[in-house]
Amino acid sequence: MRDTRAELLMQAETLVRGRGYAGFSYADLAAAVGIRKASIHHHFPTKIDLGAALVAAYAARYAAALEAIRRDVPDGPGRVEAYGRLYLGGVEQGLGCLCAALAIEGEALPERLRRDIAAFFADHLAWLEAILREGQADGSVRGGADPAALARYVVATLEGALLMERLFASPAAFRGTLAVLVDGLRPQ
Amino acid sequence: MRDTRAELLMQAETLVRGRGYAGFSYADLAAAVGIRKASIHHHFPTKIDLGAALVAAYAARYAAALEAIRRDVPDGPGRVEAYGRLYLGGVEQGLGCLCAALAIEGEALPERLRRDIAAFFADHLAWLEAILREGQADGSVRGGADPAALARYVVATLEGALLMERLFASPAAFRGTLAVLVDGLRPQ
DNA sequence: GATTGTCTACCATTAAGTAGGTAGATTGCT
DNA sequence: AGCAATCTACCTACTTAATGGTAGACAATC
Repeated sequence: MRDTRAELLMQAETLVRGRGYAGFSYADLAAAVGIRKASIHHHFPTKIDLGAALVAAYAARYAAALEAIRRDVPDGPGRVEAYGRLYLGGVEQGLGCLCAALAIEGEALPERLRRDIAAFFADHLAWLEAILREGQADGSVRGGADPAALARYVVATLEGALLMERLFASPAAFRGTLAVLVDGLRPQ
Repeated sequence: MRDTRAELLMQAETLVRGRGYAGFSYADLAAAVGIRKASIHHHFPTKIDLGAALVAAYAARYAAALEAIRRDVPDGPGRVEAYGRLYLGGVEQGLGCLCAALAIEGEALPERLRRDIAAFFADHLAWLEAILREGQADGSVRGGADPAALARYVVATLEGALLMERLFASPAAFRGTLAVLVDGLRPQ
């Protein structure tokens, strides 16, 4: 027995991250999974339901990764670097961030999805703020700067680097930007 | 006589930056301009033609702004800050970057548009690299770092900040990220 | 008189979503 | 254990609306 729902989520994520939310259709997804278009509606009645499930699964994966980083990496810069490497996979596979793909649609995006991706970013910001605050406390991160502002700056840099370096298909350049970012966080 | 072509470009830019390239249609544009759908095809035979014209106009506006900044602002950090303020308008108006909106579509984007937006980013990177190199030479920018890598990092940070802070409708947060970015470029 | 800009009216294709049905597994009841 | 009811997951066939794009007519203008 193959888990069709999981397969749908996986292929849909690849499609959205590769071409945007408005840029893929149930027909595309049906072809990718090898199922009929109508059968998708059995699992995800509307495209909005599918989008929301996509964001939920994506956010859950990230949440687990963030927890693992906090557990396994001791210092602030090391944690931010590990966080940045989560984005690197996207550059290597030619896939953007799911939530960036949705965020681009802006006003056209169903309210529910807009809320969900805002929560996604808010979660990352809260995690980073805590990480940076801890780093400042233990001296691994340069003091003086507001951790909340620093967190926004970190997410922005990585989201932007993923967006641009995917276009240029340049993981090396992404690594370079990550290095500049992390170096700037260390105490001088 | 109203310049319909210019009006089409203006409204189309707002639509693409607000909802993405796949997220707007000729019907939307026709309604926005107050013209019939078929008339748009007279000015821009295909959607790709329109997209290319959009990128060309957008790139030309940026090119003029970059030249003005180089002329009017003397030091490296000041120039980068002025560059960053070009993005701020987008956050304030709730509009993303045109080229980011196109870049998200990735593999689904017509090859021609992909080339055009790659050139857009390459132009900015070259300008910034020169600006940063000059800044290092005159001592206004911290030395040691590779200007090309630094340029990629600057564009990434601003593109990412525009993407995220538009979602949060927070020009203040964008300003905060810009401040962190520019401060990090100054010599310690 | 040719070109420019707009129109109405259309086309083929694709979009998301629905209706209704079928085969097979699971469940509850006697 | 036997059996009917239900549920799950899929199907074909369809609807309605929207998509990008075309054909050809009509005025105004150069």
